[in-house]
Amino acid sequence: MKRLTLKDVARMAGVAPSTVSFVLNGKAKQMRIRDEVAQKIMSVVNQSGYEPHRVAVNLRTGQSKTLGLIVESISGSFFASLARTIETEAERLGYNVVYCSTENNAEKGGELIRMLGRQMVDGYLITPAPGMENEIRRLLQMHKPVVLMDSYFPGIKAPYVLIDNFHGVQLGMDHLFERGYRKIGYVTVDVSLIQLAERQRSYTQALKKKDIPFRKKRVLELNYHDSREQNLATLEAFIQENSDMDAIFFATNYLGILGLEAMGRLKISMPKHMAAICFDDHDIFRLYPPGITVIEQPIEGIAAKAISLLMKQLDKQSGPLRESQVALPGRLIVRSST
Amino acid sequence: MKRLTLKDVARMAGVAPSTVSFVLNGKAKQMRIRDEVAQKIMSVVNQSGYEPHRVAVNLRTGQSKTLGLIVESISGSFFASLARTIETEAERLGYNVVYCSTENNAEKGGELIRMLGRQMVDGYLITPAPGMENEIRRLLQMHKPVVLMDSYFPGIKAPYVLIDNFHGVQLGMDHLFERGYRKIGYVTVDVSLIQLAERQRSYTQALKKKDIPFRKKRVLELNYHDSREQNLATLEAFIQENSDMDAIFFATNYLGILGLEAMGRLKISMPKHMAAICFDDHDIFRLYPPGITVIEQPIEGIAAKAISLLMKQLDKQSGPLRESQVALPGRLIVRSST
DNA sequence: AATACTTACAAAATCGATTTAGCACAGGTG
DNA sequence: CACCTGTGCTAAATCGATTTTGTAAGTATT
Repeated sequence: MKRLTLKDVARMAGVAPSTVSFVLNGKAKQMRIRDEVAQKIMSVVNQSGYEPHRVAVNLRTGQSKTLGLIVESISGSFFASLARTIETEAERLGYNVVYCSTENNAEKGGELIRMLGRQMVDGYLITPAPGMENEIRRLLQMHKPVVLMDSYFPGIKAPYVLIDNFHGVQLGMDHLFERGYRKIGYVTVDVSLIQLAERQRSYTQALKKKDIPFRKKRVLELNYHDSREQNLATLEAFIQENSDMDAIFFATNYLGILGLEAMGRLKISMPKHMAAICFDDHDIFRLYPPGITVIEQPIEGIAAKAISLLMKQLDKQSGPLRESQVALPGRLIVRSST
Repeated sequence: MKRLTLKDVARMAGVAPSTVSFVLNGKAKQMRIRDEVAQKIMSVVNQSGYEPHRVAVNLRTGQSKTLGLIVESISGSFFASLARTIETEAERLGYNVVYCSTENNAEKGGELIRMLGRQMVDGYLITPAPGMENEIRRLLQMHKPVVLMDSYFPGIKAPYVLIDNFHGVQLGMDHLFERGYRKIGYVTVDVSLIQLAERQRSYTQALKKKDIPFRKKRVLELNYHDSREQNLATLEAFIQENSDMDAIFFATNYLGILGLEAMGRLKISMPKHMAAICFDDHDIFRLYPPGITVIEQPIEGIAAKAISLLMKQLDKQSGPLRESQVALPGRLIVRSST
């Protein structure tokens, strides 16, 4: 009950192993194999149920047919949707996916990339976190196919796919304006991610567009390294000090969830006392009464586009492609918090 | 800038490739390599930063050093915690993990297992779903190392690790009794999973223990194949028909979340009008006011134990081990819904 | 002194594929 | 008839490791 090998198939078909290989890899024409022989081989293959040994193929060709997906946290909802789409897309194209999470740990990020390198993945899909710059640069230098998602590093010329952060915040702000909110606060976090900067820029811009003066007091930048409890306290204080605010814009879903908890504790009911809107959807925002209005990321679109960019790099190493930067529009989901 | 191979190292150290291999694989003593030579080789290896080509090793030894983790849904919170622990544990032992989700699709489950087989994973960690019986039997017949998690099939002798479902429900019921609840409803779903049967048995048993008559009307079995909306409606009807109930026990966190929504719609406030308790924790239960009391699964424990059982099978194929069945105790987390 | 047995490595086979080079035969050309 | 050109396949090299077998030199045994 051993595994069937190419050799076995060749023997059964009465030809040489190389011939079988040619036929199976679609090089029958090129190698001038007679149709008769090719058909004979195919029938033997089908009847015996032979399948090539992936490891052997990998060793010989140097192609593992595996992609590495590196995300911040494997338990995040962003990852969940991303992984699903990427996996099905990859499978369709004959690739497997290996997931890795950095767990918000820059060191581990580098280690992971190296680990995947040892594993010989053919390409990388990465949601970059601060501290991974050098590793990503190294990959590019080695001409490894890479696509960044969700974020990018301004100094590094790698292809990336993300939501149009500026546009997304504009959508949200316009919605708030439309509903009559004017005293809009903004809660963000002090991580140096380009998308956070972009979102904040968009917030300021939106105010300016409406001739509403920007007030520093209305913006809270939480400290990433502080504990959850600490941040919750800071957030509560911020809300109390800005008791005249009529709406808060949360820059990430983590912040939004924190916001729900803070407002819950302060017995502030949405949208009566204060409206809330959050960038990036989450299960909780759908379920938590009264339902939180959000800007939803086009995660499936991001995943699909990222895969397609990666495949373009894998097909032919000729294409430099270093300049493919894509921003997809987000979607406003109006719930009852605004 | 090509990859360093064993041959290169051998040349640099002035020995044969086989000698290097022996030293690197700890067979220096056995093969009577002089300490001098071994040290020389080690120093060359360290200085050159040589690392064996995993694919080549895999081909030669037949060990991929990869485990397959098959779960129902990659986006579930159960999976999230599971994956984290399993991945770190596996890494510590020099193994990689490939994740796959069946997405509640029996067909896909079988396909996945076959796919992993082609990939040549060394062992399988599976959260079994109905319909996967045959595939799992096949794996056992092929003497592939397998460990089931979270559930199992009564007819199949495979090692498994799960929460002690009976004990878990008892914990919850005892807690409800202690708080004075007596008219306790039970909501479950009609999937033929052993753990659901076990939980329901425990519910009935708990009532009997307290001499509370079992009332069929108090138990709702939702239809798995019905739509979410449909189930929500059924659940609402159930709650209204049992308006004298003082508490509801939800058998899974999916049901619990549905329950939150139903009670929200009916404007039933917890725990004033009705208490709620749920088997299996979820982020939402922590955040949703007033916080839902749950029985938490010892997910990390399950993962760790599962890995260790799998490793035992991988170490020596001699141990049959088919009878290792482990049930770990759950933990009651009291929040304000009871 | 011939034989056997260790020691300490080297050589070669092997895993299962892909790919390059080669080879026998048929037909066409000068 | 020698020479070239296609055909249609096979033989052998290759990927990078592991593992079995081989072997030269030194020591012990009879």
